[in-house]
Amino acid sequence: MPNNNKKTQRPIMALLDLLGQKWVLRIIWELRDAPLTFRALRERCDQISPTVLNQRLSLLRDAGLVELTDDGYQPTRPCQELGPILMQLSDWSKTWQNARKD
Amino acid sequence: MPNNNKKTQRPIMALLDLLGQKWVLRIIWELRDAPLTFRALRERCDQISPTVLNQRLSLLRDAGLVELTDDGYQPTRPCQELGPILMQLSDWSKTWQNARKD
DNA sequence: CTTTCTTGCTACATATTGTGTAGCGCACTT
DNA sequence: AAGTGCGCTACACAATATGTAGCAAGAAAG
Repeated sequence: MPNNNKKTQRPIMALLDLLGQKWVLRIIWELRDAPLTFRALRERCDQISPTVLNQRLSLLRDAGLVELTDDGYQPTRPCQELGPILMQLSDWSKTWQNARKD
Repeated sequence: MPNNNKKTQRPIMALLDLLGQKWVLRIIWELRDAPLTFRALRERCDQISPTVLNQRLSLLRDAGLVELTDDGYQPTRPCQELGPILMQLSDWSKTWQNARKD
């Protein structure tokens, strides 16, 4: 799903490529609070197929955003810094949805 | 590509669904500075196929995030508020990529 | 009026990606 | 030895994206 463009070299492009893949944002979001096992994570993500879940987790691990510990999958330190940004997205989404209703 | 879950009702889920689709984040990103015509936008997005581009633009228009004006496609007011958040993402991505090199 | 641009966008065959179900191999517990 | 939960794989099927060609409409120029 990622495109293999020259621009992908640029950090923001690499990030947009990564986050733009189906389920990636959702997975990061679901891991925001507590570590989750593979199976628990599946349930949180509407029973996403294990094939894709594993594919995405591999990507995220390679990207250094997620790691598998004894407690389950959890975001790494850098990924946790992404948290506040996602919360802003969440806040923004609320006003966006309200505006939509008009 | 969006999942049709009950949770999708929640604003953040709707947003993650939307942004998690291929090209959506990229399109918003490319429109951040100036309006772009359909064709110009295509070029910026690595010659994305017009089929998908149109599909995504329709989604974004329905979502009230993008509109087509005489100057081309451009983000709506609410979408512009998304800009700063994306810039934070961009900043974060730089330190992330630096950390990755170790 | 007609030719020539450029616009947004569609058609469609092909390739890529995701889905859903079943189940394997491993480490524990009982 | 039998059961449980784990991460994860296999694979047939369905959904989605790609890439190329080109249409219809509008503006500009001859």
